[in-house]
Amino acid sequence: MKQYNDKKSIYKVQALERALDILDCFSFQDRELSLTDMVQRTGLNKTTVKRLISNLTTRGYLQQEPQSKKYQLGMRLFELGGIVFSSFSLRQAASYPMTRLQNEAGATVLLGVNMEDQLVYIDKREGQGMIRVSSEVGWRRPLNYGMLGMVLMSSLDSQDVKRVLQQYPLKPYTPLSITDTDAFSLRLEQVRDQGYVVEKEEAVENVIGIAAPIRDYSRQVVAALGIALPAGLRNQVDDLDQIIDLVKNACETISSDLGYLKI
Amino acid sequence: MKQYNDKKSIYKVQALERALDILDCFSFQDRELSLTDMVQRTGLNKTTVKRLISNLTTRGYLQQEPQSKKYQLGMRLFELGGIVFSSFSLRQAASYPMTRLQNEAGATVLLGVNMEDQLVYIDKREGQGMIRVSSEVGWRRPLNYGMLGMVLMSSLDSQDVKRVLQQYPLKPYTPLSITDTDAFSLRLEQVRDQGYVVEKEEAVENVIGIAAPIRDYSRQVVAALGIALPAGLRNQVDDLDQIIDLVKNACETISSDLGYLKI
DNA sequence: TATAATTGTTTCATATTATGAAATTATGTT
DNA sequence: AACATAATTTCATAATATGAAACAATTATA
Repeated sequence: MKQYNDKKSIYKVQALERALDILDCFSFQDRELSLTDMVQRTGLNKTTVKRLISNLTTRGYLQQEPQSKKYQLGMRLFELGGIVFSSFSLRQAASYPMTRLQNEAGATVLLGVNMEDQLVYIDKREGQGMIRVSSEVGWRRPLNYGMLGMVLMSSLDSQDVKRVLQQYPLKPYTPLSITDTDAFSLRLEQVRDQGYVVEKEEAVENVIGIAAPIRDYSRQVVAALGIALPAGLRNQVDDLDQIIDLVKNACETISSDLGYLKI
Repeated sequence: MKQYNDKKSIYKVQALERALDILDCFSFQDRELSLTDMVQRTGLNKTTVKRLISNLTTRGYLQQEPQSKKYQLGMRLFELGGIVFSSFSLRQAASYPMTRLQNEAGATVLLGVNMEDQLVYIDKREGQGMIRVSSEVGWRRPLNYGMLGMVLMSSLDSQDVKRVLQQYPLKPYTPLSITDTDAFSLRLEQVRDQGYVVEKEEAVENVIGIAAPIRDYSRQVVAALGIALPAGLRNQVDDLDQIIDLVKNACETISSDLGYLKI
């Protein structure tokens, strides 16, 4: 059993520490434990263990096999673990496909996620002669901003969309920006249906954006990846459809790396 | 935020409930939260939240971004989530390959895992005219028993092997059973090297067993899958090597379904 | 650069809350 | 049926979580 005494902070909450000690009893080898198993392993009082595991069970951190009365780790831990997994693997999974996309399309590549109803840039690739994005990695924007915003919002249900638009009203970033709520919602529907977005000078003048969603094993949209092209000329690739395919392919590669299954 | 009040048990540990309330603040959308974020969302006192998250952080359930001082869910949740994932996905992932293996080889198929140093049968496929396994799903055996036991033990390190053999000494189940500890350890090494085991009447007379390990994304051996053939005649397939390939393929299919990457 | 405002950290007296011994009930074994 | 083992519940007590307030650090604003 692991020792955490080295890193100890001055703050201790006995009850919590003990609950975590109980969770620590479980492992790949020990997937099922009875009450007395846990009493023996932790050295705690029977009643204490019973009280803590009852609590952990009602909260989904443990679950009980009704027949054997034994306990195993619960679905809530799977859910929380999934969140951790998706965040630390996303950037890694996206790294190479982003660089490749930058080279193939010869344009700036952006990766963003939805954090607390805001668009947050996670990573980017920009090169000489390419469009410079005003936002640095880590910066936040309204969730309705630009190509990444539209992709991320297209996965929300209508009440969430409504809430976001109330908190961050649509702004005319450029003359071509959509500012009407209904029109915007219609656009989101379109994006959801076709699986990508082509945004022409709606966020930044003279810039066209093409973006698509990235999903993980849970099939949820966890990020949006897009590229920013100069509105006038095209760089290496002339056909817009070809670039759309490049973006979609990159997103599919990353998604499948995150455990997303196409069928 | 979810409500757990419906399922409430008479047992409550305030400190633990509050700590779990804090973890509940995090989601796919909200991956990074500051102390005050959590104070606002939970409605708890600042000091209380601070104390609880310090505790959760030292135990790896949260981690802090040093620059922003914001918190995110920690690696321990990923580990625990992985355990849950592996247990509820194993049986599902194994289901079809087991049925297929039963048909192709025309023999009884067994799936087992290591639980608390014991071999536990998770699932099986047996048909008419096939060998009947005396053990039902859920039954336990010493970890050194038969083909599945050997595969599972071959992934343990030498001190774990020693401990298991001390607790469950080798028994002469048949005249051909290995009862010498050193000979057994040598056998395990062999199994580990070749990636499968062929066991001839060592557990049950007139039964040959062929088994191989199943691994998951963490590369750990999480289960063993094997088939039991009559020692005398062979059914549909005559060549032993051919059956070995069938077993190995089934294990590889399941492993890759669990996220195991060959390279 | 000074000042205000926000956010994070620490202290400590107090009462709330977790605690565990023991009794009770349930379940499994001989 | 009698025994043994495991799970659940009760309750008086003391140990422990608590939160107000003071302090420190960081960030925003003038």
